Amino acid sequence: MAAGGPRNVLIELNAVLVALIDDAPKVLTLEDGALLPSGPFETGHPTLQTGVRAWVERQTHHPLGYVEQLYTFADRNRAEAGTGRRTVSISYLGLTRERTAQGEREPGWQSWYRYFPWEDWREGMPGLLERAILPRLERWLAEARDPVLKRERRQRVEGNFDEKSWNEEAVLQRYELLYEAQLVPEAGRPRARIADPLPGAPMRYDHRRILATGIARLRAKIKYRPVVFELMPPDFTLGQLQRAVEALAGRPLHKQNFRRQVEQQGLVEETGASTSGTGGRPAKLYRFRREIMLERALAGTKLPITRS
Amino acid sequence: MAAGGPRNVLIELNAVLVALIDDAPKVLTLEDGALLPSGPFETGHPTLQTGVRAWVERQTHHPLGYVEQLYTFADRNRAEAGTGRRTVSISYLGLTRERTAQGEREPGWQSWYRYFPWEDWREGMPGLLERAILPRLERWLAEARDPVLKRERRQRVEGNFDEKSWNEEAVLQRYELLYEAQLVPEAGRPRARIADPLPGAPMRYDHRRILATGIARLRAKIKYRPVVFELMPPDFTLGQLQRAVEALAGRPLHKQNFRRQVEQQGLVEETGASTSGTGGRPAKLYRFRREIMLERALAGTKLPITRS
DNA sequence: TCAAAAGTGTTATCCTTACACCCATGT
DNA sequence: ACATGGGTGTAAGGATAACACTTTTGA
Repeated sequence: MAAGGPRNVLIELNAVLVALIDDAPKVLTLEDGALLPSGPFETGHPTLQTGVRAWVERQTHHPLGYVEQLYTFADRNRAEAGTGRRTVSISYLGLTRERTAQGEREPGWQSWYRYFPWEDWREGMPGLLERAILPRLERWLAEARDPVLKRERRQRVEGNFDEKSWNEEAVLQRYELLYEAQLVPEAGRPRARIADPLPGAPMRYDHRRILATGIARLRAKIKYRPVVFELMPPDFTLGQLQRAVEALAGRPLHKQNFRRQVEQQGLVEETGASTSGTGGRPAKLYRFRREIMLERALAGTKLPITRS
Repeated sequence: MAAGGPRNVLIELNAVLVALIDDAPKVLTLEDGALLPSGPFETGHPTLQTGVRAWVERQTHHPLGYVEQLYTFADRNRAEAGTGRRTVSISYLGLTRERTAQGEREPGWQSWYRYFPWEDWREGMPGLLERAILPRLERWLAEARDPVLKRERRQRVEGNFDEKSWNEEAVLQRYELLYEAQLVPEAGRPRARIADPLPGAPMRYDHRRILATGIARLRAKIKYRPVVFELMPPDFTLGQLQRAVEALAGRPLHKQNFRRQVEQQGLVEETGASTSGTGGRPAKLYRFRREIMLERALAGTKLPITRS
């Protein structure tokens, strides 16, 4: 079988490490936001999971609430291209609790909407979509001479970027479309940088792609698994919980429906206490019912669809 | 950090390759059903996807309709334990079309219910659940002395194996529970084989676990992506389509509701022809509308829940 | 003429969505 | 008193689940 066999292969780990800080979804980055944490897998560990956990917890000094594998790449790219050494990079999504009131912000936590500003619909459709993105995609359509290709491109743009058909889970597809249309800096060959890139900070290598994968996975997951709670403090109000889900999903939720669903699914229970630090009437405090994870094969946090 | 650095690492591929043959969901196996196809990744290929495609198509001589990564393991197990060589195994789910009327059956295709007989609820709850599995799990509960542990086990068993809470997607959780309860042969240490294993054929290494992952993924996927069509012939009747989905989901569907949903979602279109080989009234033939994959970010095949 | 599968019309129920409103606190 | 967020009742609409029935063929 061709040039197979053992070789110098490097196993690299990448982490999309998420925390909620002041109602903003943040990811841990290095190098002034240009990189996700990554490093070699320490072959001493018995399993990948334990290796990832140990490595991430050393980087962040936070216990890791939840870890999930995202994707494995083994593509020939990166610096190693010529060296005959192959890199397999295995990426993970991790959720952690960030103590917020600490005053001093830890560095490296960046809002993920810095990288994907078009993904934040909490205040309605972001202006830059209409202003900067859709016109550029329109131009990309126009570039296609072949009518079949043009039609295909139009359908993809409409299916992924239109206000009506907006699906907050399609983070990766949207990024890939922008990449293909050469609208993000990462798409340029080393020399030929993109002339006038879109708003949204780039990252080195394929790290923004990995981040998109992580966001997409998390947005999908919160709908059928109670993972939000890994990002919440032990006690929280329903308003806080709603804002957390909104921050992740990138869109506003309907208050009453959200509450009804959370309560009727038995996801939370009252602590008995309430808090008065919220600016209005004091809110009851709740905590996550951990038992639920055993009780049912799938416990979900459904997201009602509409505004305010 | 620690014992890291480049080492002799072997990249291995595993494939869960699925086809539908005579309304049975089949997987390609080797060694008389004891192994999934697996082999080294040929480092010549530019990307993993192309490597997998090439490798699988050489094994099966069938074009591969759909490929998706399942999971990556790098655990210290297998034969290489002492050799200092590490194996990273990357598993894939692949869907292919098997020409059925060929008369001569290709070898190696096994019904996946051979490995997971308790997962087939098309004719109602399988008798062996009540007869063989639930009593064993009951005994496993009884073994727990610690009341907390006992309660936890009970909740997991009830959440995953009960008739009422049965969730056909939880294939992996159920297998893992049986593994933990030492009811499958794979759970035994090399010497000490399980005394009286459950019905359901075992596989070598962790291959049955990988298969469970693949089935679970596919069962989840058919609900929101039109992947069933990768397993269907170009033209098919709605009855065939329904039996295909039932075979994968492992449970019966409601005819009218199934049809309504398929049609109203615009997933298929009539070919104009009809077939008379079905034993009763001739059925209209349909084909998949491939355009739909571009039109919408998510196109789904919803599964109505009930019997007959 | 009967078995077998295709194909259709209609209803009850529940969940989703949405509107409108009241409550308790700090300033 | 009023702004702010917490908290609730209820109704409209749509999707889901279910029932019962007709149609068209082959044996």
